[in-house]
Amino acid sequence: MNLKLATEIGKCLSNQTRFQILEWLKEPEKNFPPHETLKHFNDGVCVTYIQEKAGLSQSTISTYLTNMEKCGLLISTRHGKWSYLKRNEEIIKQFTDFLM
Amino acid sequence: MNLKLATEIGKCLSNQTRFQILEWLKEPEKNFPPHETLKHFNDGVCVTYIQEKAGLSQSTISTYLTNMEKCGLLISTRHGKWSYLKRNEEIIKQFTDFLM
DNA sequence: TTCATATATCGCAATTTATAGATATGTTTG
DNA sequence: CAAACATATCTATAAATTGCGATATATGAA
Repeated sequence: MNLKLATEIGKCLSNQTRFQILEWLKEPEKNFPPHETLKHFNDGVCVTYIQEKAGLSQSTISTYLTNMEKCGLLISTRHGKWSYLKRNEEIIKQFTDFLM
Repeated sequence: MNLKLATEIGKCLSNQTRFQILEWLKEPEKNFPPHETLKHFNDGVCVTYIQEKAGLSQSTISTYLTNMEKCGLLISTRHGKWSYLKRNEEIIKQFTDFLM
């Protein structure tokens, strides 16, 4: 972790919706319905479910998630036409270690 | 800790200078000269020293520090005409616990 | 009380971010 | 292949943030 990356992560955490998404993804099974096709949450939650729960437009949420992935906060996995997002606990740990 | 406060803290961490200040204040004695009047760092570092090290204007740094204090990241103590700033480790801990 | 120093606040122009709609790309299904 | 669906990117506008100089306030010293 370095100052520049930590600040990029800080930018993601400076918006209530983005922070909220990260909180929701702590416990996907409590915050999202199980996916119709995939029955598990191994790779997290798909963009549409996150978008619907957040209540913002598709393009806005897609941009948020892309940015969160770019700075390492989220890990994205494609399964067919869906992109699944989950927390990257490793970089979150690095970030908090850097801060403390 | 709650989402709103955590996001306010995130805003402070979204700027490289503010994040840097927080890092510097981890070890005041390594990053700042001892204060002419006060000989210790018990209450942190005065505004002017932080301002000079950051290289931004007095008004900018004063605003930064005020915001960082408002969301609890810093603790401010007056000694005569100087304001000393130090990290609030307790709220930083609460923030990282909330994030993880 | 007046001066000098330290910090805080105000007002502003420039830059960045938020958010949406339109459109493009990618993927499965019929 | 065409249609349908999921996601990503582009463009544009409104809102927020950055950072400064000017000014105000607070405090100790003369």
